Amino acid sequence: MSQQKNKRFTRQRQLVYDCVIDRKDHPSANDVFADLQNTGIGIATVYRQLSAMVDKGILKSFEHSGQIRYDPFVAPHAHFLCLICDGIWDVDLPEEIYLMAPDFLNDGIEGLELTWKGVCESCK
Amino acid sequence: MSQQKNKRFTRQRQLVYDCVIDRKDHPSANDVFADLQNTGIGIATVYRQLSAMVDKGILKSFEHSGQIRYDPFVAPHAHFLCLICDGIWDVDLPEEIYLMAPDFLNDGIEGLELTWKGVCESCK
DNA sequence: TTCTTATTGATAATGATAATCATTATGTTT
DNA sequence: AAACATAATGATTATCATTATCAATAAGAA
Repeated sequence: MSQQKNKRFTRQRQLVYDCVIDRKDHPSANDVFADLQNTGIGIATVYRQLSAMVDKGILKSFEHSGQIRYDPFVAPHAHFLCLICDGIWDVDLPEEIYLMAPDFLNDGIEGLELTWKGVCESCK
Repeated sequence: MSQQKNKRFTRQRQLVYDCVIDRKDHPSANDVFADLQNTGIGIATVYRQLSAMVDKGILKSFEHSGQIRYDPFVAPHAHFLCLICDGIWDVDLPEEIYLMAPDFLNDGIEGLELTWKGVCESCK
């Protein structure tokens, strides 16, 4: 490795982390950047810190509508996507689901991604 | 609507459709375009036809690694993603999974997306 | 306080996809 | 079969999210 990373604690890292923790809606990099406008943080730093936190396992990420969303809830869980408002919420991932893994994958499963789709309460 | 769409059958639509059907690896628009180089089709037409087919329900699509992949298998099913080679395969979606939908979503589920992650046979 | 260098911020580059628009060609009507 | 109306194409540009570059800054050690 030519250069070590994440060795120094910076104001910007704190800002990005606090923002993702405070929000409950799985923000994108741009969402975080928008929230931190008044701090003078650069958009590149937001991207850098977010992907560094994913690398470290502090955040999880997933893709939706052409952008990466970040989730501070790193324990295994599922998502619910509202097809009307495009909102995404955390929902439980039943333990039994692992029993449903296809037989030929028995010793090859390292994780899964489950997203329920429908219309949320407030959109109904 | 200012203009109707998909009213005329064209050589290009046939080419794009055949390509996606023939491949078993959930190609991206660029994958399809690469396969059809010798036909003189334009990249814009590939994108247009693929998204038109998704609108019509002829294809399904999902995102992976920053690009949209297209799947001619439109019946409900799950995917398996190999974390090493990045390959994606179709796998069964057990009927019982619908029983696992969170209670508060009981009457709001219109679909789901399930992707198992692990290491495929040939990468092990 | 000085020093080393990881991190930042501004910006350019990249890559995927969507939009534009003049030209082409499909399907219909004569 | 020829003419016609217009949907579809292909070349290109635009857009949007993300990554790379690099000089300037600042964190943490000496």
